[in-house]
Amino acid sequence: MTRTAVDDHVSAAVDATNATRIAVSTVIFTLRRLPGGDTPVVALPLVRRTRDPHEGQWSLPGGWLDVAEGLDAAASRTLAETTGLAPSYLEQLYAFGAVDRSPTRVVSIVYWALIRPEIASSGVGRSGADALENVQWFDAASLPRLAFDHNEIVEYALWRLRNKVGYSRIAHGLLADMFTLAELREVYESILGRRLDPANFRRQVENSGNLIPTELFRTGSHRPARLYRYNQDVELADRGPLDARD
Amino acid sequence: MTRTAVDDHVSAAVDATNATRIAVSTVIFTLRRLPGGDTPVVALPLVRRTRDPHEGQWSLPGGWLDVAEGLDAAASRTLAETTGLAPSYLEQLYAFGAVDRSPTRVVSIVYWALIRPEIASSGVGRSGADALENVQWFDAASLPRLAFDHNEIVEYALWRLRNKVGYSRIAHGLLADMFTLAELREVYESILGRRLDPANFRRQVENSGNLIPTELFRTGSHRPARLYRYNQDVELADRGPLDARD
DNA sequence: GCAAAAGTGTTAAAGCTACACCCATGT
DNA sequence: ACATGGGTGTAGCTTTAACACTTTTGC
Repeated sequence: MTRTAVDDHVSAAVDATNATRIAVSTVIFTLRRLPGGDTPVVALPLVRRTRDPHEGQWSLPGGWLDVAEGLDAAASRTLAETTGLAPSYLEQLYAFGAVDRSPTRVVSIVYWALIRPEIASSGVGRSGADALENVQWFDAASLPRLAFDHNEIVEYALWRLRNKVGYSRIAHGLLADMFTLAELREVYESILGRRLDPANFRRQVENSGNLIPTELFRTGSHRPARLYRYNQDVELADRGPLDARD
Repeated sequence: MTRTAVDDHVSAAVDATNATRIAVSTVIFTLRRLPGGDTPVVALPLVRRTRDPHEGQWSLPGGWLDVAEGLDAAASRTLAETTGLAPSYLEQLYAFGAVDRSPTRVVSIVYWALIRPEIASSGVGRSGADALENVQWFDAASLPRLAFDHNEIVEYALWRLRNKVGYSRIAHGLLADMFTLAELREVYESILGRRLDPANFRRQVENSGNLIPTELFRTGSHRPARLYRYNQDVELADRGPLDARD
């Protein structure tokens, strides 16, 4: 219940039936506005390991796969146990199974997830007295040396995030129900790491047919900006035949 | 050694350490020219199951993950044991782990692979007296009902193949070292299931910088066609930070 | 009024698509 | 010679990118 570290290892050997320990971990992304920052940066929560191997080092949140539990369910569960939150988007990333990635043999099924910024900051604090003092948010661009092969895993997850933002609508997973085009553009800019032309961005996203304009406006500074909503008919991310499975 | 079926199940329960049986299977694609066919079609080898569950049904080639074996190595090994061949391309597809996908709990790490056509046809025959009479090639467009969730897995692999042919150079995995532009175009046409304009195709692929023209020509019919070679500097498929790993 | 973000317009460059056309070879 | 695939040219359309410009608010 309070197990927060991934790739936790037990010295007990695997039995004679070739069964293997399976860990399920998740790379959780959100956007965070740094103190003096212009645009938000990609941030992710890490868990400090409380036992060997790699005791004291930061690692991806996760846990062991239960016998009667699907992979997606295991990802959701372990993610909730560490951050106390349900992600707005969750997708399998990759299965890592090199024999030397851990002292004992562990295959890690890694997921990646998105969490909406406002909720993310309140979420970790909210969960209070649990083992959550071992959870901390890091800027994805400047991570410390992580346990196991988790640095490489995060790099791959970032690559996937950046790719996917180009051809799917996952940006929605980092926004509230309604948002301005500037806020949507800011998400893209943070992930891609470069500025986008507001005029061209507006036209591209308007022509994509994913956005539904509302009659509401975001006020408070300068000219009010129209609020948009995502068209729910369209899938969040294109995973092909896998979209409604497992 | 002669184990050719994937998702083979033993009734022995998993031990108390939460370890799980891991199967590694591969969707192997090649192109095959049907008797009266204009363009080749995508074909894949399946293995007939020799025991329960799903005895007699066709299934993906694979086997159990060995304790001291990486995932990629397990895919290569089980693939070789069934088809007797080394693939020209091999990439992890997805990890399937729904609890009800098999009578006993099995997590399958599924790979997909490409094999060059000439070798593929000679290969299966070559391996002779092994258990290979239980291997048969099928047209990917008209598969029978397969064991477990293997129909869905093949669908997903096909989707990935069709996507990837658009933004990477995996078509090379289905061709010999040297090839004409018509042969390369035929690969694309087979995978995408539609004809491509020869003129436009030529310009696109020439401008991509992936092809190196040779001074050799394929003769034997009509005007000789120049042979091309792939530029080895460029990676076969773009898997990001994972390209040289695991 | 002025600054700044929202939103519209315009134009040049690049890419894609369709299709006409010439070239070189086997039969 | 002629059929056929190899290879080139080109015109029209769509998409992308850069940037000028107008609109509407807060201060």
